[in-house]
Amino acid sequence: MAKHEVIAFALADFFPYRLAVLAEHVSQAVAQLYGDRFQITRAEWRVLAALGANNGMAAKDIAAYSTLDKMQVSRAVARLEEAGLITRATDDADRRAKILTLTASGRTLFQKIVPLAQAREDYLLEDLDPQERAVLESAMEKVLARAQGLIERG
Amino acid sequence: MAKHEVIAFALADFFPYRLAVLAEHVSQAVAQLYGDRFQITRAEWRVLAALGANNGMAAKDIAAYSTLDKMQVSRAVARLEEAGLITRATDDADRRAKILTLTASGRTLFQKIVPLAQAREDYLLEDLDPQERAVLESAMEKVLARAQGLIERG
DNA sequence: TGGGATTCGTTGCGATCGAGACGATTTTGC
DNA sequence: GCAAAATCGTCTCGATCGCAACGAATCCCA
Repeated sequence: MAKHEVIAFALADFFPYRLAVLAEHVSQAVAQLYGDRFQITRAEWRVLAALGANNGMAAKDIAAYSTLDKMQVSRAVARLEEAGLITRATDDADRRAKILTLTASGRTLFQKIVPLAQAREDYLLEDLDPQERAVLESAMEKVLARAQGLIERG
Repeated sequence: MAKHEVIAFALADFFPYRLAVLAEHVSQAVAQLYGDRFQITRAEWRVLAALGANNGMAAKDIAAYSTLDKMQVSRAVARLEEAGLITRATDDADRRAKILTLTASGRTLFQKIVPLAQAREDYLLEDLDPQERAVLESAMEKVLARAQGLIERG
């Protein structure tokens, strides 16, 4: 029986939807820091973070480090250079590549943002005890691995 | 001492970054279903899901239900109507509003997508045991509440 | 009841974005 | 060595997006 079951589907209970909404809100909450106060975009923030951790990377390494594609990196880099926060120099070892380096003011900006970002991260996670954080972290890794598998296999 | 501490900041350990990457990949994995096979965007899928759960909603209620803003709904609705999947009718009780209804083929499409989406959701979560799922769910709610608070308060 | 404020949904415009083509360079394979 | 293929980063072009303004309808309240 029940040949024509009513399909029950609640968007509010659908994990991918909930995850997208959560990520969007968290992203917006963090973007207030660097967006409202320093007029930089999310991609630019990621490039700053990449160079802050490892100054002198090539654009393609920044893309890998930051999960941005080469186009996003290229455009973010153009804006950051325009703003005087980074400099671009041709790599002598591979003259297709451009080595990117934080300027003094780029480094200063990065060092201003980092503690704010970390404070916001701490605040967001404040309701979770260590065990919950550990489960959340491992769950995110597991789901990510599955999602990547799906994307690769089509 | 340590007046000039070296700032250590790893993007890969930054929760908002990891969440954004995860959500992006999960979203892409699910969008393969309705995107590649039925040429539907994420906003359009959400509108379908809203009407699938509650046919005959006004556009503004769809926005609330689906966490889309009115413009995204308006544009998604225009495309879905163009594709013959929904119809638009002025609400007699409030002639500013438009009542949106799935057509037969809209409902058919929705009923085709739902099991595929649920299967993909199940697959994504397959590595998590019930306890992990419960912690993940509650953690997502707690973090979302904090993020919304930050956004409201600026 | 009437006039200003608000809400609903759409649209115009400028900014932004992604896919693909491109020049320049390097790597690969024979 | 050298031609073909691959890689790096940029650019172009059409599509998409968000902001703000808008017309129409309704609500508010004096």
